[in-house]
Amino acid sequence: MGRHREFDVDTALDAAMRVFWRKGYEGASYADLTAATGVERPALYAAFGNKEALFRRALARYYERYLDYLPEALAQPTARRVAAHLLHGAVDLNTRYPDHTGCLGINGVLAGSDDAEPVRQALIDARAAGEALLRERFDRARAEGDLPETARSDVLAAFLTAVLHGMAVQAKAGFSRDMLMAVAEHALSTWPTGGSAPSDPAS
Amino acid sequence: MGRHREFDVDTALDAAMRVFWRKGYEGASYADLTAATGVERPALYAAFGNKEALFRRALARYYERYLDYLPEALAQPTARRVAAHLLHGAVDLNTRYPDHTGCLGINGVLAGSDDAEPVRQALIDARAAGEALLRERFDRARAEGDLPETARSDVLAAFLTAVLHGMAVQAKAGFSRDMLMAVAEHALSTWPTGGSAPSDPAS
DNA sequence: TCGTTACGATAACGATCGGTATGGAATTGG
DNA sequence: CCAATTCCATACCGATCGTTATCGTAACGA
Repeated sequence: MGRHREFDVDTALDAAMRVFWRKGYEGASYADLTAATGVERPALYAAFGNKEALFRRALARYYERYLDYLPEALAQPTARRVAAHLLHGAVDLNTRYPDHTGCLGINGVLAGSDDAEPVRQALIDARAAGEALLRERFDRARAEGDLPETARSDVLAAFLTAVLHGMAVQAKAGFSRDMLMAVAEHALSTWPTGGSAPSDPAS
Repeated sequence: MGRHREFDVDTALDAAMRVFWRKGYEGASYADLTAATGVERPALYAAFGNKEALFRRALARYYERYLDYLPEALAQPTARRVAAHLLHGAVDLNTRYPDHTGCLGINGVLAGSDDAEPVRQALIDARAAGEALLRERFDRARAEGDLPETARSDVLAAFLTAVLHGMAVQAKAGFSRDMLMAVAEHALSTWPTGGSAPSDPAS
């Protein structure tokens, strides 16, 4: 009894998910959502509840649809291959779609609405500037012999900032200082040695 | 001629910076800013311009005031000590103030307004759940001998997720796939070996 | 065919957003 | 002491936010 829904719920959810992926939670307005889904506002409310519920549904769908490499990775036979599968899967996902860079779970609150774009760009620029300083410093280090000739300073700088930003996210999630310090120590444990200067175990 | 300003601009800027640190750019409303600074809205506009200009000033102040370990690190004699100083400085900053966890530059757009808190918490929980899965997987790996007895599965899981999230941030900043892959490879280069199983160079 | 049901579309709700016009008070230079 | 100037405070601006009431109508079971 009663009329049936005209739009496909799954299709609409996919479209909504892509909006959240691109603009984040607060950055995605209902104007964006209705435009992307082709579904009017009250119909979205009827089908999904409020905005938060819609976002949670979209997040769940993201996990099962795009984070499928996570259970794949966990099924790998060795820990190293688990890590490798995870890292490569993340690289792939982060760069597969040119207009959905990064990961919904992070962009979800790292991205913002459209008119916050200049601010976001300023932050990105500041980041890039810091990373460039690091890269130049590592270039000098290689020239001075305390990095091996084969070391890639751009990779080292990118790796370091990746760990730094990952730690910042973790701190926001409530990680203890000890845990963060252990993460930092592990990151250091991979530091290349073998230049003309001896490896340096200090602090 | 004319009356002088009653409030101290630097003090107000510090207070505003702390608000942005906690709530992000869009999450910080003028209601928050006036409450924190004790300065009325028109006075903030007169002193700093609009919200974006105020944020940029706050960001600059954050760099010179709290990211002072960055030039310190760059002045270290070896690349490894540069990295160490940077990592430890970041750990310190991220955990020094209980109510300003993380880094302004990342929270700046990773945090949001107060009523987005449940969504943020859902994301944090999802992240923690994934990390717990990783930790359990590494526990099993140690039991099976493909991780050394001394390996700390919690640290490995935290390190991996830190790199993953750092890469996601970098992808949002426009990093190339090759660069991200190089970062991933470097992160893998530090993977502990020495369990009963041989090290596994695959994939 | 008829009554019921739930649809889709429009428009409006109160609240809050960033940003400003308006006065009255206060402090300055002359 | 006066006039000019700049302050602070209140109140309001239009726009947009998430959310919902209203309403005509299309699709169902009987």
